[in-house]
Amino acid sequence: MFLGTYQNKIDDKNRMAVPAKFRDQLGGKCMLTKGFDECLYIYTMEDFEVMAAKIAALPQSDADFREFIRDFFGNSELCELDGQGRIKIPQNLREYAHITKDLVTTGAMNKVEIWSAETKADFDLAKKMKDSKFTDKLREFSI
Amino acid sequence: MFLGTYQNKIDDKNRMAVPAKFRDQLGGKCMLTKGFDECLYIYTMEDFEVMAAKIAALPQSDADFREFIRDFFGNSELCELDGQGRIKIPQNLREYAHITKDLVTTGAMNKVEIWSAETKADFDLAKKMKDSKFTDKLREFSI
DNA sequence: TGATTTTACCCCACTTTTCCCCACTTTATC
DNA sequence: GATAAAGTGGGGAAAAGTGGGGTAAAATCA
Repeated sequence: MFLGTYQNKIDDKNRMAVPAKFRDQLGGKCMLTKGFDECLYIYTMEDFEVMAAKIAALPQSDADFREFIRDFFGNSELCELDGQGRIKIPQNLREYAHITKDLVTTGAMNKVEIWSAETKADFDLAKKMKDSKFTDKLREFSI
Repeated sequence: MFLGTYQNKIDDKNRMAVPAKFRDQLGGKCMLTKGFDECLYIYTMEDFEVMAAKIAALPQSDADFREFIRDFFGNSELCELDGQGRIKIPQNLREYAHITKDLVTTGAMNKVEIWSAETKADFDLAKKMKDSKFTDKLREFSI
């Protein structure tokens, strides 16, 4: 299980150090994909396989599914960690997540989320907590 | 599995460099076909055989199927990669996909899609308009 | 058929990018 | 404070991408 939040930087060669706590679970390589909310996800190979298998079974004759398949696989990358535990983040994914310099990496159960620090700040939970409607929503789930 | 998105150019001799990540899976040659959505597909020889068998098995009594079969095989080409890992894209397929200079090559599971950069940009823009529909779909498959 | 033009393709050369490796800095641990 | 682990930066070799020349094959036309 991936837990905790870390501050990172991406360097001029577009490399990001995967927090050491996450490395053992990934075993030297991982799948980097486009996530919701303009962040990126890191999945273990196993979890990615599960999703990929489901998606690959969709009919190509459906235009919406074609678009979806293209978007999903076109924005997924197999990343091998280098000697220093870093992965390279490709251009298309950097652009999607507005990644330039400062990052926030956060464990989210079965995946790791990678955020641009600025984007994360905008989405910050504290901001949403100010909205009383959100706590109302949580109350429905007894949280 | 074909993954990721790459920027390419087609040169004056109508050659396109196949992204290095895709070359091993293709093994020196590939099938280039007309795809849906005004892009081209690259299949491995094996996957093309599967696709071709399915299409050839469509009932010839149906005029729509006859036309589809004609269109599919008439716009398929066996391409051998040259010493630099490039393939030549024939005129009929260039025209279909509006290919002039800049390309986007994207992995889509069992095939590679080749897009004119302009066409892809238009397509992506159109997709943003109906994005909510798309993200709903993503939600069904994400874990 | 033979001459001329066009196209294909093999090969070489140059530029850009990638990635492996080493070294230094910072943070954590005892 | 000492030691180890994690994070960061960068050099340099190798690979990938790009352009183009030259020759052979194919197509076109007289």
